[in-house]
Amino acid sequence: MSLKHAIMVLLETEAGSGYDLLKRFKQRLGFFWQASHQQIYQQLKVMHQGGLIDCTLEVQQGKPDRKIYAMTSDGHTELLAWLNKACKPQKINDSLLVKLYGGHLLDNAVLLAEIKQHREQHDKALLIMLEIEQQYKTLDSRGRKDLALPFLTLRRGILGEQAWLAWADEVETFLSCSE
Amino acid sequence: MSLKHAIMVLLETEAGSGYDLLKRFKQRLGFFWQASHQQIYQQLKVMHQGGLIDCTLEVQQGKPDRKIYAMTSDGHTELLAWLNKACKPQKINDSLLVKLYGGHLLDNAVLLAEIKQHREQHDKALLIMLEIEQQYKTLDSRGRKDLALPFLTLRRGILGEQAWLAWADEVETFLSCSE
DNA sequence: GTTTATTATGCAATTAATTGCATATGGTCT
DNA sequence: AGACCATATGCAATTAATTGCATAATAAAC
Repeated sequence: MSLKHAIMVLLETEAGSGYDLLKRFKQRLGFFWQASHQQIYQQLKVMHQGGLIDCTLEVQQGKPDRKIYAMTSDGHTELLAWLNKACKPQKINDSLLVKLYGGHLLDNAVLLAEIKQHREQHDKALLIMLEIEQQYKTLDSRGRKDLALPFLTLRRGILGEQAWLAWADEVETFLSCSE
Repeated sequence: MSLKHAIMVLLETEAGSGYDLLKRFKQRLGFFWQASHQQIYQQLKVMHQGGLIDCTLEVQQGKPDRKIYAMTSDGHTELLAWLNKACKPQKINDSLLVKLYGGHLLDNAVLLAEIKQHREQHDKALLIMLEIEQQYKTLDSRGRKDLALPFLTLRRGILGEQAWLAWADEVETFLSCSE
């Protein structure tokens, strides 16, 4: 399980609450790692019990209190161990492709509609990533260097989405023509 | 959960045992759906209890007996319902990218080694898929038509792997140069 | 002759993820 | 005034997936 390690990668740079981490996931790892708030809060609890992170309560007026989590040296050690260990190839479970594989049981129109719906999502994701890429390119060389690795993960997203869209073109062409 | 539906897509075409399904997963859905033997056997049991499939025992001499599962009409109904319902966007959890994101904690050499290791897997997968693509192209028009949808899922795999490899080139160039 | 691979199945325990519910405040929108 | 969104947390139940173990035959390789 690497949710634990994904959380630590984020906490390494800066301490934060569960809610903070939820937002950072969306902003920074969201294109390649998805976690719900329940998962994050549960995992933080487990990690705190395991001594990988510690927790200080930040009292706020008006708003609910925040629990700020920060890495411990045990956590740091564990993170480095994980980083140095080879990780398994990504597990893929793509139900859209299962559906397409079994698409002979279905009208082409239904398949087409579903592909188009997914295309919207992929279009949107690509657009967001291209914008972030543009922002990156306006940084000075210091800023670009600091964010070089996150930028490479962004590139993975961009190339991946472009490939998805190119594939969708093929599928749509086929499904439309064989009507 | 769609393991259930992936199994039904395979059973729709032809009845088979758990072991058969395991092999079909590898051959046909393996590039976009991965399932272990434990998962499959458990799921078949649950589906049988739920009346989606039925089971007949095939006694064999020498070898262990086989349980042959086949779709019921309830199963067929359930499968069609699933196929007609929009599916959620694919969930991605790619620990390699988490690692790269946190790669500032690590030597470039370690990252490079890991990328190269993954590249081998992707190279291998692409090669296999390109071979299958070649075989497809030698089919007559009847055969090509029958396998058009599986072929499109194969195309997804090919385009996806090519994009991965193009990205790996970028990463390797960066990690090597910034050494 | 011994190891290894393939065929063929499964249980049990644990770990992880999902779904649904619950609370409480402050601000913006209509 | 009422609806909805963002902040900020969490429990409980269920469902799904992983890990480890277990059996047992045949056939091929070395």
